[in-house]
Amino acid sequence: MAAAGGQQRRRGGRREMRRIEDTTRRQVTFSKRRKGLLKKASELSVLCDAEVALLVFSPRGRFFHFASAPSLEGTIDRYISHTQEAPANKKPRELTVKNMKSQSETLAMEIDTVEAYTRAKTWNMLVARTAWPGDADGEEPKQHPFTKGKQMQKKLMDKISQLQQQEKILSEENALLLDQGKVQHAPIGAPAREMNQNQHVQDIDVDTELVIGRR
Amino acid sequence: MAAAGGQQRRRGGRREMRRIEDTTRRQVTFSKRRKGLLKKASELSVLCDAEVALLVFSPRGRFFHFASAPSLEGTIDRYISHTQEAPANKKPRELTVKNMKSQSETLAMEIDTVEAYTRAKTWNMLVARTAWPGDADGEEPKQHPFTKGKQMQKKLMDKISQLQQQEKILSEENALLLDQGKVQHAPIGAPAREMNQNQHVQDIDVDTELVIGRR
DNA sequence: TACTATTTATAAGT
DNA sequence: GACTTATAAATAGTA
Repeated sequence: MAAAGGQQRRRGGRREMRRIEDTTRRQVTFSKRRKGLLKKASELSVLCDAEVALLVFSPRGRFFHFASAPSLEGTIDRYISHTQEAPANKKPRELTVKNMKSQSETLAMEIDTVEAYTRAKTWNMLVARTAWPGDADGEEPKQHPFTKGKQMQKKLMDKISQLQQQEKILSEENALLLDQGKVQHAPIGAPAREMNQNQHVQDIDVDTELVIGRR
Repeated sequence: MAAAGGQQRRRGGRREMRRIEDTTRRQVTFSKRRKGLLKKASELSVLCDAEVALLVFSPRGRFFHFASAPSLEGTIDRYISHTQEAPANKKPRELTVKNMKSQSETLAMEIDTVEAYTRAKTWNMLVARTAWPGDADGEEPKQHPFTKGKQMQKKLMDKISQLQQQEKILSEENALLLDQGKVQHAPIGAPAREMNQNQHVQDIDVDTELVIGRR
């Protein structure tokens, strides 16, 4: 707790568990910590006779790894095998499937929202250029100039719905199969990263367009 | 301190990089170091925005893991995809139900993004065309902070086609399950993270377009 | 599990 | 990157 004076160079460890914004510093840190992590992983495997596999993808997509076993895939395969022989007791799976359903529903709702919102807003904007949207957005035009948009969104929605549908079915089938299986999970918690995707971009041009699909 | 004569107990870290023979000590060390390693892995992923997956099997076969991505499978799949890029003849590995779920989460988030995007664009268009009461100058109309451009569109597209692929693979795995019989779901709940951007899909079914604004 | 002496890891600076 | 330095962490042996 020293170094309260203005801005003291905090060397050594003082770390905030938060994404390092400065690119250069982040890269340097990544390099150092990656090295350290790989070393630690190696030490654990040697000292404790454990099988360790570590996979790391840099933000740019570069891949690094460590594996105490002869091959990384070996450990991965062991993991896969391991997960396929869990003792049947609880029903976290049930929760998962339920969760999935809920997700699909939520997604469907969101898609609906997008579709409705876009249609309304877009039409509003075009019809009442000087009026503030959201006010008297009354009528639904029988035929507005953005048919393409509507079609696209419908297609998109349908496609996603379809995928979600199949996903649900498949998942439930798997779940059924799992009823005879065992379940278990590791005692660690996910890092729970905060959503930091609100990067404010300033370059916008009025004449915008949103195109989904290829032509 | 007075220190113990010639041979001082090396508390702290003096480690010999070889297997600890004493069972008790080895287990204690394993527990401590495993914890530390998982923490380090988490820190690396957070601080440096990296995707990290760690698999550990104790000598007795107990499994522990960490994954910065929504699911361990997700990162494993990414690794598999990564390794398959160069040698283009390995058969597509099996993706899991768990990963499927994470994909859904991501997709849901993307949809949400579309909604925000659309709103932002609409807002911008309107503001640009409309005199704002308190905007005497009106030279610099406010812009919605969220505007991403076309990248998002591509992401969405990629996501959909990716979902299609996974769906296919899921089907296969499902069939596989019918023979083997068991799988396991891992604890989830980590907020969706930035999506993997190493997918490279080719053809998509959604060939429509959505145009907002003028073209 | 908690404590504590040491060793490591590592953020900045060079 | 590699080396240096100061400081925070990790952790081996104990209690």
